Amino acid sequence: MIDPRILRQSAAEVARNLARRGFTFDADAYLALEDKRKTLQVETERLRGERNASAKQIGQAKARGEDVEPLLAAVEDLGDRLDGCEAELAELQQSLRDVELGLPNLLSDDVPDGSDESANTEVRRWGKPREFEFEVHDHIDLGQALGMLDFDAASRMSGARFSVMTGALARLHRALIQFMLDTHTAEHGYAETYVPYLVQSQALVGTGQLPKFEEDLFKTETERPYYLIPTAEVPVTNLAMDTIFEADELPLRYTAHTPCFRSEAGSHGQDTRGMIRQHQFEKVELVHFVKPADSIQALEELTGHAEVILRRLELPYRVVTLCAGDIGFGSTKTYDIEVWLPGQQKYREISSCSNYNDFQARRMKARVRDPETGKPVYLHTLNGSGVAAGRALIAILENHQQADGSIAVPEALKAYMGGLETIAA
RNA sequence: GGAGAGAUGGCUGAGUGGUCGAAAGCGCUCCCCUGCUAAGGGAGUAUACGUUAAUAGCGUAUCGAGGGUUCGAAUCCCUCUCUCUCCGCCA
Repeated sequence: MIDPRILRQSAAEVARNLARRGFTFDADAYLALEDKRKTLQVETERLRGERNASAKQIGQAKARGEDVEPLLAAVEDLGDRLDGCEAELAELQQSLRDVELGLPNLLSDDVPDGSDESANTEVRRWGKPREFEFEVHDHIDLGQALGMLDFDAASRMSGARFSVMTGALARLHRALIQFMLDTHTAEHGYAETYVPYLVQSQALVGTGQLPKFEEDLFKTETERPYYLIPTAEVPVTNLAMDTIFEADELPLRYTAHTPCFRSEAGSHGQDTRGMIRQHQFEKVELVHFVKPADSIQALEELTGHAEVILRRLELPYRVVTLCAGDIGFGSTKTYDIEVWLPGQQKYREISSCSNYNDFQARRMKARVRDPETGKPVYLHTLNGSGVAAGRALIAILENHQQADGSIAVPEALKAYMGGLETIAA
């Protein structure tokens, strides 16, 4: 959520900033609504003050044994007037909140202009795409030839966008997750967490998936609905919900491995083949809670932590800054890490690292006590994949494939594979 | 799933219709006293919103959540949520 104070005081600038995303913020309509709210709130609080004062008087008069009838008569219609004002105010405040929850975050100034991914700017590259002296295959052909990747079985029980892995491939998937968790906890200072995979709506409002993007989520049909988490960002970031941290408790870094569930509504026809875009996938997530002044630096560090994983896995990648039209709803600045996929001859997203500044914190009331003033201020949240396990698996298959269709296990993973050097049929 | 108990400020814990945003204790902060240690005295110590130049005042709200009764609710009524205990079931 954008600071309502900023909305009020600088509505035109906010509208200009959000327009870079292609988002239209009707500043005049908002300010008109806000103006009404101000008038009504002042009036409502005045009436309440009046009521409180008279109730006190009546109490005191009664204690003295005086006749309270005249006092009661004087406030006869006060209750009705107050009820009317309160109802109207509640409605207005809900309308304002609806608008506020629907606004994306303000963009950082260094986010490049542009309407789609073609305008993302490359920050750096690591590794060189390998020259193959044989015909390269994509992960689907490779996995199926190994007899370890089965989309048919998956579709029979669950439909499209699911996969079944068996044998060494399933183990490689597990090994990747262990390797990533170990690296982040042992070397990058993250605390490992285990969190719920089903959450209620308020958690998703906190991180920004709701109310706007409900169609992207799976939802249970239980009496009280649960949502399946689309990313560990949701439960992990909500660890800070309704919390006031002391300044010396920050920064906090959390990591979690969870499955992620996405309806992929609106992505029909995209990446329908293979494991790139699934309803269910595994990811190791990185989350930071930092003091407001530290989030810009924290984004660089977090991105670096994800990059370490790809380097150790010997996977060529590049880092891009998402442009204004491609960046996510709640982010003020995002780096995507794109891994080279020989099967597609393209760099494809494998991690997305974002600074949300106070956008999520304000929604979930996550604060830190400012040591100067002693007052709580909204902390800053960041998150990034470190990295998506399914896509890392794809990248390993395609980048480390050998002429005979076997897969060379990267050095970093051998210990997690029981010493296995090669995955072969 | 069955039966019962409970939810109050950072913590413990009082408070069953009015002067209660809330006693007391602990903790914490500041000051005073005290030649180390220890003890004592005093003041302060929630959050949000509104108003405002203001992190100054002032106002409003908040005693699990929501609704109701009332001139007035932490206190009475209803619904819900959560926690704990016992029983049953269970990965």
